[in-house]
Amino acid sequence: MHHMKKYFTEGLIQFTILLSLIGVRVDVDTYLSGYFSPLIETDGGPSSAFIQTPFHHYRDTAAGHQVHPKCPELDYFFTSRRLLNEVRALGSPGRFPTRVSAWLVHLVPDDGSDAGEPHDLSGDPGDEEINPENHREEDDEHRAGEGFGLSVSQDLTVSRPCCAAGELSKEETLLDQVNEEEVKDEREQEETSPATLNQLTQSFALEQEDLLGSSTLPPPLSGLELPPQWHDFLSEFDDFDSIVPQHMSDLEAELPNPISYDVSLQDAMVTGGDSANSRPASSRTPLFRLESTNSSHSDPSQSSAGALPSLLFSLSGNSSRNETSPSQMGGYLDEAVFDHINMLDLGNLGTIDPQMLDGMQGDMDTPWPEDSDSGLSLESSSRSPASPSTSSDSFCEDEGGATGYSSEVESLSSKGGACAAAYRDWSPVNLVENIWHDHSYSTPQAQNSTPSSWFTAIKQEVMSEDEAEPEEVSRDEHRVQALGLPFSAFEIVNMPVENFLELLDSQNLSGSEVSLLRDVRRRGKNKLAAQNCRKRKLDAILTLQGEVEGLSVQRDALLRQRSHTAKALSAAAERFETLSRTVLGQLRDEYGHPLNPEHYTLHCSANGRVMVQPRTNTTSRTMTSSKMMKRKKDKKP
DNA sequence: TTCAAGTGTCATTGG
DNA sequence: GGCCAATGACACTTG
Repeated sequence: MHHMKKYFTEGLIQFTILLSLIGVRVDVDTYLSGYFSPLIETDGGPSSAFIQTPFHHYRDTAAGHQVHPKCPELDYFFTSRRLLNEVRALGSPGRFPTRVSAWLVHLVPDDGSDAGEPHDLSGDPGDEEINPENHREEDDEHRAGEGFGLSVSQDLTVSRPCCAAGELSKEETLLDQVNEEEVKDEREQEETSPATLNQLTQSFALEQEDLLGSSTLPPPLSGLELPPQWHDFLSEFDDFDSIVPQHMSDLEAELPNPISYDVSLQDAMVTGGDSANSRPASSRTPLFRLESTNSSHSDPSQSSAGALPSLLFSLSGNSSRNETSPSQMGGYLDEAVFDHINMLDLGNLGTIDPQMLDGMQGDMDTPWPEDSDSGLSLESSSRSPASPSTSSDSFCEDEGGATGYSSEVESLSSKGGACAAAYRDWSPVNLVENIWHDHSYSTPQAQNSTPSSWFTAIKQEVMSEDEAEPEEVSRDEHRVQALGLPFSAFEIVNMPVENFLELLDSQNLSGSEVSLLRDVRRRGKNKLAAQNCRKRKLDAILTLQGEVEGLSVQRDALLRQRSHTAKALSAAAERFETLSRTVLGQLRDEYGHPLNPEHYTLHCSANGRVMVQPRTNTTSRTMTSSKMMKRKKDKKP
C-alpha cells in the first residue's frame, strides 16, 4: 500500500510535469509544501473533501523511501518543484482547455479514534467560530463534497476507510510508527502539546515552507526513474516535442489564411522577409515548449514557436529575392522581349578604340530595325518616309554631310556643316555619362565602360541585326534623314540634352523641324521607357508567380505538418485520457473506494490547476486543496 | 475574321 | 520651367 502510494506520488509528480509540458499548468506548490497531495487546487482554498496523505506516510515504505521533512529525499521533490516552476515559467498556452480537478482522497492514519469519526487535521475544533470565512469555505467545500458524492468530513478529515482488514492493519502499523516518529520530531522542534497527526503535518508543512524558502538549491534530479508507462508516454511526447513547438503557431494562425490570400506585390515582398513576425512569436513561444527539465538549458530561439514561419518565410523570401534578382530573372524572360534591352547592356562588350569610330561613322546611319530600341514607329500621320537609303544618308562622315538624301532631305543637306560642327562638340562620352544615367533597372549600365565601347557596341549590334533582317527604317529615322542632319534618330534620342539643344540652335531649323526633332527624341525615349516598363511588369509578374509557387509549396508542407501534429495531439489526448483514468483509479473516496473514471475526469483549468471533476460539468462543486491549505494556515495561530 | 501578344505612342505624373 | 523616367491607355501590327 505504501509503495503504491509512493509510486502514485511519483506518478502524480511526473504526470504533473507532463501536464505542464503539454501546456497545462499544474499547481503542486501546495502539494510539495504541504502533504504532497498530488493533484489539487483551485483558487478557492482548502477543501474538507481532501484528506491529504501525510508526508510521513511515505516513510518506511517497502521501496525504502525515507521521506522525512529533514530527509534528503525532499530534494527530490524540491527539485521537481523547481523544475515545475521552470516549466510553468514557459507559460500556459491554453491548448488543452480541459480542467483537471484532482481530488486526492486517501487514508489518514487512525490514531486510535473511532473509525468514521472525522479528524480535525487542523487540530482546532473551534475553528468555525473563530474564522467565519473558513466557515464559508467549508460550506462550499461541503457542498462540493456532496456534489461528488463523497462522504467527506468538514474539516479535512475522512472517515476511516473501509479497507481490507489485513491491509488496513498493516498500514496502521506503519502509520503508527510514522506517527510516533513524527510526534517525536514535532515535540523536539516545537515542544507543543499533543502531537496529533494534524499538528505534525502542519509543522511539517511549515518546515517545508522554510526549506522551500531557503536558498539552498536541490541537487539535480538525476535519480528520477520513470515507470515504463511514463517512459512510453514521454517518448510519445518526445516525438510530439519535435513537432508541436514549431508548428503550433502556424496552426494557430489559421493556416490557410496567410497562404490563400491574394498576394500583392507589396505583401509578397514583405512576407518574404519577416512574415513570421506578423504574429509575435513571444505570444506563442511558451506554447508546447516541451524542453521539460532541460528548459533551462534550451535555447529559446530554437524552440520558438515562430521559428517555423520565420524559417519558411525566410526561405520564401530568399527564393523571392533570388527570383527578383535581375540576373536570375533572365531565365524567365523571353529573349525576344528584351532583345532591345539587352542591346543596351553594353558593359561587357569589347572596347573599341574611339578612333575606330571615325571609320565606322559611315555605318552609323544604318537605320534601326523597326523594333530596335530607338526604332520609331510608323506614324500614319507623318509625312511619307524617304526612300531608305542606308548607305550614307545621315551620319556625318565629313563636314560635307551625308549623301543620299531624299528630295526633301536634300533641301536641308546644306546644313550638314553646322551639324557636323555640333557633333564634334558632342562626344559619346556624354552619352554614357548623361544618357545612361537614367533609372532604367533593366539595363545594367557599364559605368566603367568607355564611351566608345558602348557606342561601337550599339553600332555592332545594329549591324548584326541588320545582317539578320532586312532593314526597316523607322519613320522618325526617315524624318531625321530628310532634315539632312548628320545624326540618326538613335543619336538624337540618346545624345545629352545640352547637345540636343545646341543642335537645335545651330541648325537654323524651322519651328516644325525643331518640333519634329523634339518629337523624335521624345518618342525614342518614351519607347525605351515603355520597354523598360514592360520588362518591369513582366519581372514583377514572374516574381509573383514564383512567390505564389513557393507559397503553394509551403502551404502543402504546412498542411502535412498540421496533419502530423493533429495525429500527435490525438495520440497525446488518448494518453492523457488513459493516464487520467489511471490517476482516477488510484484516487479514493472516503470509503477507500477508487473513483470511478467513468464518473470523474481530470481537468486542467486555464491557470493550470488540476482538478477532478465529474463527467458532468460541476466545476462549481470542485474542491481544492488550496482552500484547504489556506484555511489551515488561517487556523494556525 | 478574330484574338492575343507585342509594340509604339500619347498623356500624365512625379522626381 | 524643363527634363526625364515611369506608366496607363490606346492603337497598330503580327502570327
